[in-house]
Amino acid sequence: MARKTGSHAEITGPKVREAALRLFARHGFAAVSMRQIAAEVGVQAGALYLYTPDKETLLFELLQSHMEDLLTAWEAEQKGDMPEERLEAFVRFHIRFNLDRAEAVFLSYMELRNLGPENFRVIEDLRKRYETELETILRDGQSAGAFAVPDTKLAAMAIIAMLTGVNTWFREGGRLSRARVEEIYWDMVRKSVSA
Amino acid sequence: MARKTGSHAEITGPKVREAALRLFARHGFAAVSMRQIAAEVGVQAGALYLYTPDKETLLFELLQSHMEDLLTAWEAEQKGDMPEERLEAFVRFHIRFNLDRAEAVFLSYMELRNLGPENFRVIEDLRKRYETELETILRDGQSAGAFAVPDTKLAAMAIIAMLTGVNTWFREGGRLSRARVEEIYWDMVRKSVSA
DNA sequence: GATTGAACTGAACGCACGTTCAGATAATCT
DNA sequence: AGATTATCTGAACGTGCGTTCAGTTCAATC
Repeated sequence: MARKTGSHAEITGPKVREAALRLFARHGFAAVSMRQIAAEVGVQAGALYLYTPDKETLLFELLQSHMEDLLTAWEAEQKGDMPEERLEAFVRFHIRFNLDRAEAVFLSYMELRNLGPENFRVIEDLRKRYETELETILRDGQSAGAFAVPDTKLAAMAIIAMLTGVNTWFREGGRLSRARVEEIYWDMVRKSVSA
Repeated sequence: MARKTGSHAEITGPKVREAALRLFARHGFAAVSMRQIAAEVGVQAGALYLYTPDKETLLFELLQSHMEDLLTAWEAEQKGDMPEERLEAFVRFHIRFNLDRAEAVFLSYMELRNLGPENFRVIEDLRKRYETELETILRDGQSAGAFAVPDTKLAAMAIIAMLTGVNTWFREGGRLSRARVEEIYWDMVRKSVSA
């Protein structure tokens, strides 16, 4: 070996992904060069290819691990039994998780088109799984008479779009705290599906 | 002159903008080359510079004219007097207009970061003017006791995000008609701001 | 202290980029 | 018919791209 066994590689690998995530989110996938990423990491461009086979795969892995983190975190969430509790948990979770990972969220909404067809489908499937989580809550609530939504699929899309929109305007230390934002959105969502 | 006075120019100019809009929306600003746009128009790359000083300005003018069309169309809309009527008009208008111009909408949400600071500010101001239109409706409705929104600014952002989200999933000829989609979204929005 | 091999450099590959511009083309005007 | 000029071509400019790879470095191992 060389350079402290499993040391530089275990440091540089994550640094590459962090730099790529930040730069892709800021400037867009196509506008960021491998050389820029390398410079951010403090390494020459060629060295990046020890950590990714190519640029598209680097993007794909960022998106994939983001979506998997999202699903894993949601599964681990305390959810309650009643439809209204479950919906509230989803709303608060989505806002909280997305604000914590604004760059990855931005990426996975904007840069899907830079993936090849197979990679695209993988991310799309993960996204659909997440959307189905919300739709299931809405359908169960509808059956139980707790909600009155004309179309659960559409309502799921509408709610997710509304919640994800927080990322476009929320600024830490601004007029509203995260907790307050969660409250207000939950209020609007609750009413929007109410009977 | 040459080539039928004011003929080719009046044809090629719009064709350039149409091709640029379609390609930018499909592949992203940075990923589309001037040569691709030229090929779509049926002309050499150099000829594009008769119609735009540079690539960024081409993007800027697409975004600017889209936002101005949006504001103009909204001003021309029948709006009613009561807060609830005005809100309904906004919801239906936004969905209808955005579905009709999906590519331009996509562009103006995704490619703002490719503008220089001055151009960016121009588009941001136009967008803010549109958001303020909705916020005014909500504030008036709140004052009149017709709505109960904890924060009109936030509610405006939430509603616009929700409505714009239609563009990500709606497909012509799909399960739901435009009219039905308008109905359902109006139902959700109405309830979400209800007292 | 010699050997090993993971980690990285630095230069190179062919290619495409945005933009410029001298010159060709052809519809209109005199 | 000849002059004019809006429109467009085709080649070129320097630059930067993604990717490859032979060679260098040096901590860990024996």
